[in-house]
Amino acid sequence: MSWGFTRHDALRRFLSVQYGRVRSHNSNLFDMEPDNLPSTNDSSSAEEDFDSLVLFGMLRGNVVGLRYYTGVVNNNEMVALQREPNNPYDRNAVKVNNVNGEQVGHIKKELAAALAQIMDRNLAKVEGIVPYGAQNAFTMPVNLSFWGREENKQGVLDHMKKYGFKLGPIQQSSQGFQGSFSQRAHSQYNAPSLPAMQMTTEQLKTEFDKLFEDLREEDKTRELEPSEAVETSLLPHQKQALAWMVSRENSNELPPFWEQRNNFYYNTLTNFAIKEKPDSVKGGILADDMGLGKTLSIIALILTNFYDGKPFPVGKDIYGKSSLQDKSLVEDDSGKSSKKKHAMRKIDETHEIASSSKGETRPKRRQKAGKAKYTLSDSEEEERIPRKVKAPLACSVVDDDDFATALFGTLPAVKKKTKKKGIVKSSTDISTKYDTQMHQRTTLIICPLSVLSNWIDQFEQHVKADAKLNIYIYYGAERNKNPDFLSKQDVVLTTYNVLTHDYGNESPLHKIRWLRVVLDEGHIIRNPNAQQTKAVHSLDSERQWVLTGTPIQNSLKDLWSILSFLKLKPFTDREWWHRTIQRPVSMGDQGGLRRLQALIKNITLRRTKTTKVNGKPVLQLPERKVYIQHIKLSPEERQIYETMQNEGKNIIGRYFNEGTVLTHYADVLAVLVRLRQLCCHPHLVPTSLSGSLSGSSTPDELREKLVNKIKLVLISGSDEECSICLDSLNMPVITRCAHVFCKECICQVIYRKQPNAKCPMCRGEVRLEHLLECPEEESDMSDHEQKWISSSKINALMHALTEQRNKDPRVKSIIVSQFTTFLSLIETALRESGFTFTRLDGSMNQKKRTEAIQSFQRSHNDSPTIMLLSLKAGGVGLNLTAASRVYLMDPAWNPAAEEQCFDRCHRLGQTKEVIITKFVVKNSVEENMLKIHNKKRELAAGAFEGNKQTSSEIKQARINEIRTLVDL
DNA sequence: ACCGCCGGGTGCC
DNA sequence: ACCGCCGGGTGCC
Repeated sequence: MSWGFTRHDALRRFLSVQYGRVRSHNSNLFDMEPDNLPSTNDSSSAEEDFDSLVLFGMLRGNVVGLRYYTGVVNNNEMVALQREPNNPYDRNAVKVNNVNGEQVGHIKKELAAALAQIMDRNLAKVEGIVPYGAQNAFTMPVNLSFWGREENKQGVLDHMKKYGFKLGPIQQSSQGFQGSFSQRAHSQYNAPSLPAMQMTTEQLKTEFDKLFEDLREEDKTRELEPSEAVETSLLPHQKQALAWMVSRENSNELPPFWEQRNNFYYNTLTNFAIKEKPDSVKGGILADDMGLGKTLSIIALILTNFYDGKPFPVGKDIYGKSSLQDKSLVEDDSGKSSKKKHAMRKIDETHEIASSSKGETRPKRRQKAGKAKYTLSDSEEEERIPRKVKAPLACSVVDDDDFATALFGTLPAVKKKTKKKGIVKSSTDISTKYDTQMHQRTTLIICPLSVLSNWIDQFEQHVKADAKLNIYIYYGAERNKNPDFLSKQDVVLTTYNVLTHDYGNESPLHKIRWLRVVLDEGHIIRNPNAQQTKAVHSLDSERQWVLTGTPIQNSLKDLWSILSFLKLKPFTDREWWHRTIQRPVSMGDQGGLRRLQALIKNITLRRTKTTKVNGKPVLQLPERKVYIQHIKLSPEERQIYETMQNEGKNIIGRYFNEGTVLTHYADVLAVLVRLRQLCCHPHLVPTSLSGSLSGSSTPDELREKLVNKIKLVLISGSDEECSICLDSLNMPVITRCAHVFCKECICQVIYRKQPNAKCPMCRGEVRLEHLLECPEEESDMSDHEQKWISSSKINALMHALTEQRNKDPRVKSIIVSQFTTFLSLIETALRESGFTFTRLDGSMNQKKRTEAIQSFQRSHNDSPTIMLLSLKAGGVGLNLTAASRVYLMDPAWNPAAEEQCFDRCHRLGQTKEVIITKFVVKNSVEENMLKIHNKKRELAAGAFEGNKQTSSEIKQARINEIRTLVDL
């Protein structure tokens, strides 16, 4: 299999950017004429590698032409330098802009002539601080600092010298956040009494981890009762989230790092001042751990703070009840009250109309009697809720139409609205009033496709029927792209992919000013250059919320995109974020870290599962017990196992002697997988996989063997990491020497080393056209046709299940294995014993998955009591709380994968004690795997971001693992 | 710009 | 005077 031309080209383009980083260190090049200054050939490297830049030196220059521009600066204010190559008077021109992006002037031409080359070729980033900005009518001084890669330093210095500029050390009046030489008079930045110490990577990491701890504050512990329209009663920590979010949305307070001084608003980071009040950040980051109910919190927010601090209207008696009864949650109430009342009345009218016009279109909902309690799901309550999501949710990415149809089928109200012209019409009238006279009403929620149906469910579940919330799912080929229609909804739900697809393409989503935009799994936009991120940043809204469980996933860099989305000035421009926070922090500057902490504290609410509310843990999950059940193989099974084990030991032992374990890693894994499979069931070892790679035959045969190998590697679950990027495999491909890497990683290696690229694992030849991808999972139930027999493990499982059924037939169980064929064998046993079950594995499309999950989670009598689950199926969001028993049929390589799997039922919503049984075959590779688990856990506990294992360490660790596994 | 620079006007005291 | 000096015009890149 090889790739088409377009792929190649795209890749080449990608690589040309990446590869610019590897550049010549030959500084002699700088001795040539200016025009021969070496180019980094990389327009973005200085940006991307911001953290690794060093300070070359500083220089006092002049800004001229002030009188032609409106931008002003203060004393000690930061300014940005920007090349202006198309200036008609001087192609070397360099503009000077203030923090707001307004032009202040130009760099004087002699200096600009020197700078232009350096800036254009990205040899240094030049930053300015104006020491005396005030009251300069024509020119002003500027202190320039030059930052770049170490290897470019001498060249830049020489180049500047040639033009008569000498970069010096730090000048007296200079300002900035360069830690040790920060000489700011402002108290916030007083030099520490002790000499500034560069923090180690580890210290920094620790500080990082602490960032999100201990965010307890007054305003985050206050609780707020949700609007009547919220069906579910909130847990205390959710009421806290609600109070915090409402107060942020209605807040008028200055964003972090802004102060009011005289008649100006003053940014204490950049010293920028402006007359107009900077917009308050009406939103933030809700970074609660998974399972704490971020979705519910947002739904409560939408309903509780719908307009002007007032809740979404419910039923008929809207004005009298909800609006007046609730104390206004708005911060400043001065002088506006009469106007507001007027406004409210209008809303009420519109809602009256809305209610009557839409009443007929809504599906019949549960007739409410009394307050609904948020019992932690399960039986009775579930039973009372007629689930409308009966239609299978087709979320297939390929077939948009299907999905849309399925979704509309799910929400009849929406469907009818789109089809029936009359109803749309009436809602038009209503909404015109809403929009033009008063305010935006629509909340836009953007989420990954995988959780779209979850949002729909949650709205169904948590919104009271007579609240009549309009929800439109903007998804599928038939989606309604009329901005007027969309802005009449209360909630529009869409996915990142749809948003990105629409972007720049007459996107209605980008034409509307939203009341509120919510990003679910907000870390998705962490790459500032991704189209997705740009699409999100170009949305227009009053209030912005980011939901994420992992606010800083890899590093501080990831935060910028979120801050920019939150419209946090001046960070919307990446330069100011870099200069004031990111670089200082990564350089170990304490002040920078303090500022970062202050910032996070201001905009983030984060609770973990262990956070306490009023002295009690935020989540009181029932207990979880893990048992290991040892299995003794039957004599027949043992005999087959021993035979395979001896064979395997011979093979692997030979590799050890030859020192070629890693060269034959795929073969080693094959042996191990077969042993593991034999622990489960003898039929799992497919005869087709028994051939070895040596003595390769026809190309077709070779190809097939390789494909089998990559399948094996993937199925084995062992090689989850690519040994080039040391991250989890992304689009895995296999080389001819049978090693598996991310497609991107190995392609980079091939391009870099061409034409003689070698495999990073075994130094064998690798060629692009030899790479093979793993073909789509064909349902190869290879040896499934054999006559069915049980196995020791299956017997043990069935024994446990039957015993459980006798005790309590309603208890539900999850049966987990990494081998889908094993799950199929178990199916037969389950059928024989009359168990009802459903199944979830990687080969199922979204529609089938949703179907399986929903039928299992239901508590009807005919709902299956068992879920067969393949270990890696389903993302972290998978919720299987209906089960309280987990049977792990075979140990995973990575203990974290097991944990994650257990958490699918041991999470918010679980009311029963969870009992987990791990089946482990005595005297087998499985027992040895448990030993490795402990080592891996230790490793994970001590692993810091900075000191990831090197690839050679990983190799050695793998060799050691193999030794342990096969007792060699 | 309360500068520098340009270039025209001007030229004993 | 192929100078100096004066004072008006002028002024980013």
